[in-house]
Amino acid sequence: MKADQARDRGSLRRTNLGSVLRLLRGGPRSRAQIATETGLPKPTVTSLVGELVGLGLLREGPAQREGAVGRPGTLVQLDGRDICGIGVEISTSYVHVLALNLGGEPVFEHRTEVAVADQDAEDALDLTARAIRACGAALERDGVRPVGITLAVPGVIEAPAGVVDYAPGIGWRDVAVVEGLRSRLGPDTPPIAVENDAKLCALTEYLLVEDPDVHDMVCLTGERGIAAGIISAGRLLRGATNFAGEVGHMPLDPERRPCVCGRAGCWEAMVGLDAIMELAADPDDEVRDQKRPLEDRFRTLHLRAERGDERTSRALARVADDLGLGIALLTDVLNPRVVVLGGYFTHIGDLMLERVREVVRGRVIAPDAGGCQVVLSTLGFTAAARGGAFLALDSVYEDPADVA
Amino acid sequence: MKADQARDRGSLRRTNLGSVLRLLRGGPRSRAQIATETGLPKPTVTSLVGELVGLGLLREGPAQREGAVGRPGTLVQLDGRDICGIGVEISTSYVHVLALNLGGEPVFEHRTEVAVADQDAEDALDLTARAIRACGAALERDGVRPVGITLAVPGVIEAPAGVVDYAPGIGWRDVAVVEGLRSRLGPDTPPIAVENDAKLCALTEYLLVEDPDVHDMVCLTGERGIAAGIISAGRLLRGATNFAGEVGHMPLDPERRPCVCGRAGCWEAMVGLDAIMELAADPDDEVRDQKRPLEDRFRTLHLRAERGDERTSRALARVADDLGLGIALLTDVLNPRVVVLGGYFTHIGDLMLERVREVVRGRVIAPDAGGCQVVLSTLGFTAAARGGAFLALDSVYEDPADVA
DNA sequence: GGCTGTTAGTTCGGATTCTAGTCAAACTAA
DNA sequence: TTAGTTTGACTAGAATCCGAACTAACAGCC
Repeated sequence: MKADQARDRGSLRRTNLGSVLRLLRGGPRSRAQIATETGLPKPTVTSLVGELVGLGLLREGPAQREGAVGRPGTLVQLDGRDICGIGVEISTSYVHVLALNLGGEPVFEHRTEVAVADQDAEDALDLTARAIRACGAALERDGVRPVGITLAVPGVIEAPAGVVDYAPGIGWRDVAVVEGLRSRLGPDTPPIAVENDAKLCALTEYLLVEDPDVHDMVCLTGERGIAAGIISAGRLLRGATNFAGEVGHMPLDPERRPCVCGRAGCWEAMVGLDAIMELAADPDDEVRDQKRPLEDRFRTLHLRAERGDERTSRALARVADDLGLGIALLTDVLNPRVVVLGGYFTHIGDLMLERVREVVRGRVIAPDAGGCQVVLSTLGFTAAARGGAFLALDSVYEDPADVA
Repeated sequence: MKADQARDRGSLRRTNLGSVLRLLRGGPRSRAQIATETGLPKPTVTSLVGELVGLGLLREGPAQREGAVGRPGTLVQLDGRDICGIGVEISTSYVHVLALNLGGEPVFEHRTEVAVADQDAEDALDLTARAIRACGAALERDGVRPVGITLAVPGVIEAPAGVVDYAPGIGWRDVAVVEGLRSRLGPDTPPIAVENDAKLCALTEYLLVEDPDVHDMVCLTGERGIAAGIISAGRLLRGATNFAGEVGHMPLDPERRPCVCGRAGCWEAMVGLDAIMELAADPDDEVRDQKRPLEDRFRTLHLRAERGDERTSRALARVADDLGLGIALLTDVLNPRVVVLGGYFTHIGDLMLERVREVVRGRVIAPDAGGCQVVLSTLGFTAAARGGAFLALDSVYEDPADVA
């Protein structure tokens, strides 16, 4: 049978420190507001806030002045200017380094355009290490201390081991990323982790969604491969061995064309980047020129569809149908509140969204699709790196007292 | 952004009381063992155990005697003989009432054979209420106090509202079960809840699995409909509106025959009870005689397959393929450690298991199916009622001090 | 200006709970 | 019998939360 860990006394304080800190991610508020929102008594809040201010994680802001009667409260807000998390996204065409301070504001950002797939994994790690070192130097100059680094990689990750099992988009197989970076960056480097890019996008989407009642989400990142980051009951769903969300090869239709994995009917063979391109244009068409930037190619496609080009419209409709089918399936299984479309869908999804929603409504067994809403991501290409930075900062939110 | 609830002081004690209690579900142990396993100091354990003994939830057992040096410990074990949870499964052909005491031992069990679908929902509730009253009377005679009642219903449940939205197997639609039972049973009845039978089966399977490292499971209950109970990271996955696990109508193959829901390609139209029966036998065959008990019909089928009957073997192979396909899909999404086949699969699954495993191994994208094992349930038809009783007992494990 | 009412935040003491140290008890092995 | 080991209880102490009372800082009104 199952048992869970007992809690010692210190963990109570840690939990409450973290609660206050996490609450303030949603914006500044007064001690009294914190007390009502957390349910903690005011003296406790005073004590917690005092400790967090002492740790340099919070600072007092201006007095709250809203014309209300009574003494105005002094706002307390996240400080953490001298603490940050680093997220590094290794994508097919770029390496993106992003450092966020505790308040979620970027304190460093740099994007290196590079065709990662064209080089050796070792070379890519060299490049990544250089980018991280540059970031570290800039942060040190500004007096900001990184508390962790998380890499976002589009592929199957063994997160506990720090190994990328298989990332076809960048041509990696069995790459010990964490070990490789640690040896390059030296022993003084903060903790390094790797995670699937879709999972990190999901984390970002979840943390930034406004509606406080959303705790179940599915975030799809569509490039050549399709992957999902799943948030369930406010937690990132990882599964037994961190493979959860590998939805690209879900068998949806045995009659369809074969997938790169050798099997038939995989979802990503129906809605992945290659599928939509092949449906929409002939091989020699400019939109299928892999040397052109992806955004430009989709801009062309978008234009064609708006002008009423029939082949483009048919292609979009077909992909929308298949996308809706897979989303309906995921909704049957997971019953999310929101499904977010990221990846290439952000470029062209506006033309498919209505149809996708229609399919989902019609296909999910729960009435009204279980209240599920399909939306487009608004985060752009920074989502994965941002999620990495958030994850790196997580240790601070888990145990604020530990930063010292 | 997201915030979670802060913890007050009392919750620490409650948590630790619950920890000790849950730990002891795994069998008796001495205070010193509890201390090492929970990480709590020995005096704390003494205090916690003392309180739990005072509450009548634990009792001291015999001295531990294992030939080791040193003073032998006195074993402490779950008592809770005078406390129980009641689980009631409302199935197509019976109403099963099961009361389990804290240690998980049955203290009352009664099964009423009845074709629930043939009567009005109100009549079924009358019958259920009578069964519960009989159970309550027997418990009162034995001096056992029920702390909660959970109904297991095969259908789509709005658990928070206590309403069964749709349960085709028993012909229910929009039945306010909790309200209906509470009004019939009177105000002195312990808290009543409803939950999907597959979810409750999953709970039972999870609590009874021996391997302490299994925290991600999918449990399939297959009758005419197919549903899944999903355990992820040790928690029952419910989704945003409690519809998670409604896998019966996942679209798997648009070419297949239509489902009762009107759509094509639903999983349960491929592997549900009707599907296997139609594949295996002609309409006038004895195995398709709905008046015969299900077990007998499957015994016949089993016999035929063993004797090498080709049609039966082909049917089993076909269903095994489709079952494997859906399980592979769920494994891609959820990456469970174990998939448990319940429902009718317990009768005939032994003949399909090897083939199912083969399909899953071949179809899941994660290497070695992400370590996922497909097994048959060994719990028989009591799983759902047992899960209900466990869920009813959960309040005790959550807050042991509250039983008084 | 001064009074009143209202809300914010702090101080203080008490209650609860965990925790470190100590010790008697109960047993095995030599 | 003696030495050694482990268990479980007792006590004192520390950390934390929490309720009540208190001060502080305003707005509105006379």
